[in-house]
Amino acid sequence: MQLNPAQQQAAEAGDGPQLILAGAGSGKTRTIIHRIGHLIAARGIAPHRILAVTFTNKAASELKSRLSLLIGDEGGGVISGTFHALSLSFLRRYADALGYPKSFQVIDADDQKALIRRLLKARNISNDTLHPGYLLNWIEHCKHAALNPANAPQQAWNDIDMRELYNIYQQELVQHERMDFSDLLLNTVRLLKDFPDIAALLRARFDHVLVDEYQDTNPAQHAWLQLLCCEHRNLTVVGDDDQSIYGWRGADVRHILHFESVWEGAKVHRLEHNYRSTAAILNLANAVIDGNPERHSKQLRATREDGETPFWQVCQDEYDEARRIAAALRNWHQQGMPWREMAVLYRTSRQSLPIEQVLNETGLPYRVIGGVGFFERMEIKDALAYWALLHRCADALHMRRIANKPKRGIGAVGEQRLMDLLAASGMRAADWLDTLAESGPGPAAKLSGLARAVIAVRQQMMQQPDLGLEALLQASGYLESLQAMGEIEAATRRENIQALQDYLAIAAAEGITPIEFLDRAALLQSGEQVNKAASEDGAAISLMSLHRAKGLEFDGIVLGGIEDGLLPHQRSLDEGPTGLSEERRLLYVGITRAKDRLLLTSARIRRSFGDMQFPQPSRFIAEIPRDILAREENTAPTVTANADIGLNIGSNVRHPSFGEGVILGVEGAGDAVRVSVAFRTAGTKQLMLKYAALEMI
DNA sequence: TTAGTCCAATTTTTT
DNA sequence: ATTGGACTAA
Repeated sequence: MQLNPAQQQAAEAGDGPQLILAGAGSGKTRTIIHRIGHLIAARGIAPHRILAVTFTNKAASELKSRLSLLIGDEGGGVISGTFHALSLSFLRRYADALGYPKSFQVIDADDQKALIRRLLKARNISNDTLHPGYLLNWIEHCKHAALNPANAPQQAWNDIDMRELYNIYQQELVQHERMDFSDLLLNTVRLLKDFPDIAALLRARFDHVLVDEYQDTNPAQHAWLQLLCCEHRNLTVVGDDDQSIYGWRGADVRHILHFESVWEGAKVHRLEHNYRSTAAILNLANAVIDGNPERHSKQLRATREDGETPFWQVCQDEYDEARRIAAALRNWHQQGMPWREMAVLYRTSRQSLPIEQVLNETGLPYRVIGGVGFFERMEIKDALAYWALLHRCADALHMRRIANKPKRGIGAVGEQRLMDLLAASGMRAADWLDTLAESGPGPAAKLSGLARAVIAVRQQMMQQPDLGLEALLQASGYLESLQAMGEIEAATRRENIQALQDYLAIAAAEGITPIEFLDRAALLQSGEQVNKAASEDGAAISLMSLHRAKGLEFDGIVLGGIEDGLLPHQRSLDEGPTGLSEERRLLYVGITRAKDRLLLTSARIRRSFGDMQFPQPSRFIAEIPRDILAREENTAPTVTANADIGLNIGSNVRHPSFGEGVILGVEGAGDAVRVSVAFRTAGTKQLMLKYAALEMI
């Protein structure tokens, strides 16, 4: 397929800043790839002098492979990655200028939270006085806005100076030789800003910079680009303000809205033809996004035939919803749609549970994308800490993690003492451990067994390098300690560790250094798991969050949980109109993933934290004209005996003594009509309709 | 210090 | 419902 005139114009545009406003399904990725191809083939620019910034690591590798298809192996030479991955590679080279050792490591969300918690505890600040999550949120908020402790806004909470805590958090990170995700960006910005010679080197490294998903950049990333491209000004950004869904991560749509004023002389290209979805699906998408004020003026035009009208189905509860979703997917499959071309998208990851259960029962192949990632698993983090120790790249946090795993008689007190001793020694954690083989001060003596095991295994590794981790986990007693969790649990965890060993062996064969492997583990987005029913060729239905679905497309899409409180999410509703707009964009992103068929579902009852909720259909549904979205609201016949009230299954009712609830079922006729009602607080009751003074609400 | 018991918080989305 | 953290006894 050739590029259309607008795509071609964008792909072959000359030097200088370029803004490509690309609606959903308008061939944005194709256009970027063709532009890079054009730069290499027609303009003679060396691939390694082109930098392509993508939103995920997966998108980066896909970009390279698609480019290779277009222009041959040369395409693989283009430098591409996420802002974070690219920053990390720059910092690996220059971090010493900022006072970090070059072997610094990245801290993940879990360890970050643990650090904050310890920090608050050490200052006797209780969870109730200042919630760790609140502090972390605030710090991240500052970092997204590129504010360091010195220029962060003055903020007090219960008389606690948050800036002070931010400062301490930052100091502790530096002390632990760790950077958090935001630090990767901010420290790169510091390199570019405060170190002219390093900045000059970085700036001279690339002739062209291209950025995908530009609508989701935050101020730190914005500064990063400005400082990197200010000399050659060959910056091409691609995005769609209607698909900005990362405001909570500091993304600011204004970066794309105001691109032309920041980059003087920028050329604007608009891709407004949608090649992906049927006109019926696009109509729905346009109707939804129309509800948002303040949009870049842009029209998305359909190029495909009408197709099947999208359908909205109201279900009983989340299990009924899951069954109906499974039925729809099976139906699509029977009509010839491959499993791999279907996806179920949801707002929150917990929504996947009932769907997974039902898909398992019905034997449909699926895979969950996201969720608890491979490298976030406890046993994987433990094993990696042991492995880091083995390869002498372990730091204090690694040592702390495994000091008492398995139990070596080191408790909270001993652990802290250990950290103090390590700090006082002035040595790196792995080297310090070597000195403990015979004896050590205080609780450090309890690590002598571990130290000897490490030394012994390192000897062994001279012969069989791949077996090191296994041997150490065995010798240290870690594997045995897993047994305490029960047979099945322990077996899964051992399997995961085996998978890690396989990864490590592959990485070693590729010549990847231990630090590079740890970097990869830190930045790689959560791995995906395929369930057993998935066919050998990996054909499976994809389950993922709406956020993860950005940039993807499928023949058939199911959007689950289209309810107030879920989409729009309650937390966003609390934020006000900005939050609501972002939720609407999220729905828009979900709808525009679909090529041919689209099903939306809501449940009337949803269980969470053990109790029941009775959500209303999403307010976005009401904004949609009836002819654009087919719907089936009344899944049960109206109760004739009470026609004037019009009670349906799923109706919300109020009872004078039981309070609010929802109707689960209706039986009988005339005066003998019985209804079963699930009350919010009083549980499920069977009531004679004639006597129960039920009131619709 | 651990082990055992109980209670609370958790869940919006991700690099 | 599950899970990590706090509290208590030994």
